[in-house]
Amino acid sequence: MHQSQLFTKTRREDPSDETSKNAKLLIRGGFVHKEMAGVYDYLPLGLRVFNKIVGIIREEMNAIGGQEVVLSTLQDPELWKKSGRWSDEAVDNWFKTKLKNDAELGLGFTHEEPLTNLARSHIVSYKDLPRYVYQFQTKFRNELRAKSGIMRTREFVMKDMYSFSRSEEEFRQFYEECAVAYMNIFKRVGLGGITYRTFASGGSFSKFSDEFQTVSEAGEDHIYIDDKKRIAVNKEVYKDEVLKDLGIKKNDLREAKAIEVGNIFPLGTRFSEALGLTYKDENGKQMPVIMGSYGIGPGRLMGTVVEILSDEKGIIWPESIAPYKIHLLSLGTEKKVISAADGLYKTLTKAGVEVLYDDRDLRAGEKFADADLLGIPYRAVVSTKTIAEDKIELTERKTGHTSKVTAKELLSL
RNA sequence: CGGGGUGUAAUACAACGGUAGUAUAUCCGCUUUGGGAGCGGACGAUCCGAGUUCGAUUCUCGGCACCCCGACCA
Repeated sequence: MHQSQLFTKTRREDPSDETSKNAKLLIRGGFVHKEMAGVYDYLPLGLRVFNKIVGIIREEMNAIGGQEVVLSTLQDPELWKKSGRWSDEAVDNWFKTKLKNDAELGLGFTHEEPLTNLARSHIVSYKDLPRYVYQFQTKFRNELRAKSGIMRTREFVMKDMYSFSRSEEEFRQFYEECAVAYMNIFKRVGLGGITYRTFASGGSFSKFSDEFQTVSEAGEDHIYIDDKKRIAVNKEVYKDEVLKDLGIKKNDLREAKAIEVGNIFPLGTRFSEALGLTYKDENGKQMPVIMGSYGIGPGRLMGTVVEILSDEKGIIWPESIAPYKIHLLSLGTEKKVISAADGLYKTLTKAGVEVLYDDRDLRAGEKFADADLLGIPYRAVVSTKTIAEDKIELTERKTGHTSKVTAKELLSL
């Protein structure tokens, strides 16, 4: 991509209406645009990051047997009445709308009801189980207060997976496999090591759930971490009997603020019974399906990465989710510099390397500042100096380490 | 939803009730060219609606929006 042709521009100053680091940096870099409180657009660079995160999640979900679907956003109230979740008293963050004939509709904030109902057409026998279905789908939640930039918004894409199993054991086995897959995801996007599986309340779903919490001062949750066991407990269930059940000692715990980057829930038969999702077992007996649900918000994950991986100059994307791998800068207006940079861009692009090429007619300082802000892992500089040596100047964003490399070495990064 | 704060140009900020100004960005010209250059010129704004006043960006009321703290958070 030629940066001179990029749809977005960077900004020098922080937006005045944002305090969170993720929103400041992402807006300054032109990754996202704020439409209104709690509603953000993803722009070309931001969408590339977002899609890479989605790609990683998709790979991990497919690897444990997930099958991808996309359900509708518009929701039929009848299904939600059956589970007792239609009323505003039961769920206070509904966005509701109406058809022309005044019939009410909901905008989905999650999809247990429609997917359970849908599964009734396809899961009827023990031979049809287990099944794992997931989607990347836009959710709407009428939060009383949106905050923390792109971390807590009223409209957001969620990867939500639902498991359908025959027995508690079969469910539990998948639940644990999914927990492992989740940890893989967090590791792959650069949050390994500081993300903990965290015991938490199950809300109105179940007795408990497991959250995945990334330690950060920007977090809204308080957790207690057992570093030896590499697990944590959410403050909301931090009680003596819970710790005892988990076999955790109070003195082994340290408190930390954390961002909830994922959550998995055992649903039991809460929805299968409410909506009539049953199967016939080997003996012809009608049984309720055992369910679970598993959520990750790719946008929140992106915001979390920015909170954790950035410095005073800008973002530091891990290579796995960076919008581009190499940021190629040409310095100066000399013809031989321009043609050398043009040639290098073509070579890299042809070899399949993702390159953002800063071909703009700007001074060096401005290009460097933008490169630091955008946070692409490798910065390759072509200038009069580098041409004289027949090398390219390569700087790693993460470490700031600079070296002189040949075009061939750049290709094999 | 309770409490507090703020709405001025694309962005960030000024302006005693009396000609809306500065910086950045953008455009033009000249000089400059490895860490956000200099000079000259240009474009461009008071959230909406009432009220008070000779006169309102400024004061009052209502609305809307945004931010912060709390509550809430499948």
